[in-house]
Amino acid sequence: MKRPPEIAITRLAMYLRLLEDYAREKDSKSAINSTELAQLLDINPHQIRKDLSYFGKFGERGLGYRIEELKEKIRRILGLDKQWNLCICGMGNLGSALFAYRGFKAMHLAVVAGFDNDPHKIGREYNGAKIYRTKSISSMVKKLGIEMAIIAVPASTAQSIVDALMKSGVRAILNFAPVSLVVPSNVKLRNVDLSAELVHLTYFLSAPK
Amino acid sequence: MKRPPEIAITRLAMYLRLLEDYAREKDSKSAINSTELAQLLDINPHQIRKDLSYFGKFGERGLGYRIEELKEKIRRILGLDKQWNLCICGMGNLGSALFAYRGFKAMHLAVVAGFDNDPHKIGREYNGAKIYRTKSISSMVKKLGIEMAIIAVPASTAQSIVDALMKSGVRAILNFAPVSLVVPSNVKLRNVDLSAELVHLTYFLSAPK
DNA sequence: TAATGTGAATTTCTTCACAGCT
DNA sequence: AGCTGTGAAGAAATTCACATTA
Repeated sequence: MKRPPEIAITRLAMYLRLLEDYAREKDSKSAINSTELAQLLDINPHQIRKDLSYFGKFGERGLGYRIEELKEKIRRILGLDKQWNLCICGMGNLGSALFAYRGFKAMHLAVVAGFDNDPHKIGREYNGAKIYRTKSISSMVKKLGIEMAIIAVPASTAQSIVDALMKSGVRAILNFAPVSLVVPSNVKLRNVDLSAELVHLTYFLSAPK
Repeated sequence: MKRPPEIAITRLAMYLRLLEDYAREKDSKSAINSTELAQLLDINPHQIRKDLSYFGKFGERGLGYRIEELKEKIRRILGLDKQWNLCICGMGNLGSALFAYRGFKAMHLAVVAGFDNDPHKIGREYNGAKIYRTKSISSMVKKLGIEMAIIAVPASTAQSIVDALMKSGVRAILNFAPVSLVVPSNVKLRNVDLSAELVHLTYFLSAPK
């Protein structure tokens, strides 16, 4: 039972989502085995068992995994058994779209603030979350208990926003800005790089043959 | 000179972006070596050289890489030396944000159509690209020469949209819907999974110590 | 001299095979 | 009998070390 590879976390999130969909729609059997699960996800059953084994024993030999129990356990592993407060920095097209995104609640994430410098946007409210001026990041992070942030500002200002968040104690960042950000080693940074994803497609399409 | 790992393509996209930024802002030296480049990206210089070596020899010993030349060569490797036509399926918050995103042009990607079923949205136009009804995917893909598609519809309808795109000859898909899609093996599918990314953060934050 | 390009070593991740439970 | 959990094998990716070339 060694340290899980980072990518196993991504797969656990996939397993959880599948189990939730599966439990919702089926004339639900209450258990599922790794082979079935693997077929639904188009991966290898050994991968699933190995991924789970990093965190303990969740199945029953001869039967498989009890769905409700497995969901619960994966949620706990992933830290989805409590609510997290989130802010979105940058209220451009993407930031605004995320601000209005209804899918956070299902993950127990609460968007509690947005930040921007545009006076037309400041003060606007959505679902109980307000947009504040960028200067107030530090005070609002503390006041609202913000633990995670999404960066949706232009590349040129992203690092300064991140620095402000770090100073305020935020330790987890999801970055959409097309730039390599620097964070201390005790902070988790994940990048979503739209242009890199699209480049995979152009690379594939232009490959010989 | 073996087959490059998939993730090397992501890194090539990073190298290219950095070189573009670097060339733009600097009192530009005309060459850069792998050590400098690596420092700017916070990675290992061997990684850069290895990634490039999958595609040929681009540097000069004793000097490093000529920036303009390297940019040009990476662009060609990645298929960014021609224009690609792109459509966006689903004009919700995210799809609309992408539809209005100005960053595509820098990558030689042209958003030439959007698709949605909402009568209020159909016919709207942005930067020369119109929104069409979902039913017309097949005809518009052919008419406009669409080669790549972004999926920004709800999970429940994503597969049927993908099926329509496949029938129309689209062979590259970037999927934002939180669902595992099935495509033929000659089609490239990349997934951007917002919830999986956020889960990495909650996992990290809730990890003991 | 300086920095690339690349086999080899190392590390990480995936897949396998089967012992061990239920 | 059936399926998990896991050590071991295998594959893949990263890092190293150095011969090589300008």
